Amino acid sequence: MSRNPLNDLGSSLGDYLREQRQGARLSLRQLSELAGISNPYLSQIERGLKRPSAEILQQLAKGLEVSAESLYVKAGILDEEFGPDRIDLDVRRAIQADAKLTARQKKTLLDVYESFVDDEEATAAHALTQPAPKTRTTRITRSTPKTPHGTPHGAHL
Amino acid sequence: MSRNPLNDLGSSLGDYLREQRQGARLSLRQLSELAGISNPYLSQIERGLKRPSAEILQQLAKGLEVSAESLYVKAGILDEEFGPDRIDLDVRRAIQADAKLTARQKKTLLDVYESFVDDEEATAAHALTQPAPKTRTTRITRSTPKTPHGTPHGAHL
DNA sequence: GCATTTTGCTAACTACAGCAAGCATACTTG
DNA sequence: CAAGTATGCTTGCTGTAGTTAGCAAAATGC
Repeated sequence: MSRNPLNDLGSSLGDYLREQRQGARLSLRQLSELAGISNPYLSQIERGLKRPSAEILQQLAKGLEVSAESLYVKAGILDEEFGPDRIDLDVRRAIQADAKLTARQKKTLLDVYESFVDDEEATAAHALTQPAPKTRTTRITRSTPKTPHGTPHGAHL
Repeated sequence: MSRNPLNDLGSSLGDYLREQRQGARLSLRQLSELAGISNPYLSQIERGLKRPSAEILQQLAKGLEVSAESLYVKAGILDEEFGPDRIDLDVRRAIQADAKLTARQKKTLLDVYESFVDDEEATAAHALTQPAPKTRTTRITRSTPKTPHGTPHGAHL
């Protein structure tokens, strides 16, 4: 029953989102609060009933602490055209070593790169790449370590 | 006068789009045809009256032969978080040399990277947005004037 | 047993993205 | 000049994203 066969509006994104959310031990309302959207809407997104806009995806990514790009790829908004086979470490190391990139930018680039080179394993793999999945007990100690977001652009959406 | 001061819906994207379109010597109808959207809608997007979804942005990017990511950044959908200063060639070369990536993927990654480290254009593009009505001689690398439709824009989900 | 909270979900509604149809200005041509 | 056609723009209209309100089942607790 959980799988509703009728409305198949790209459940890949919804599944991924729900996976990430539950992996982060967040309730619908908690994540919706973090993302600044309503909880019923998040529910509908996760079940593939509604299709979120890029803005919403970005906010969700922020709340889940994953890169927005990865969500875009899942949502079919960004092409991935998956690569031939295995991963190449050179690009990763180059990104890591780049002093011009912030930590978050590195994460983003690496995430996009991963979306390109591997992918189908992404669902499982990403769930495991979550930072410290264990310590996340009780309180949503969402310390928001990096970005309370100082983006100068007044998102205003 | 036609400038309606009321609707100031972030024209940075619209300006950029119009710039790119005119640089490519494409009419509204031509680009709308390429992007698979209606011409009035494209007009409204360019003037900042309507806010295109990521799907539309992707189609437009395809028609204009620019990366979707750059449009996302312009649309405020992707963060750019301006990087420190100079560009680093290591990452670029690593991406170029990566055999696991397709040409398009390389272009995408490089484009994201450029958005991060920025360089000269982004700042300029934001500020000036030339009103030069005529020969701006925007040298975009429009190599194929035929149908750049690479993928069936299903997007669907 | 019965309240209270937290979980996820449904229903009714509003706002706006995106469309088809049509209009007004040009610019060609004969 | 009138007949064609290319440009960009305006006007409704429809579908759906995203909302606020409220619901039923689990978990707590009294």
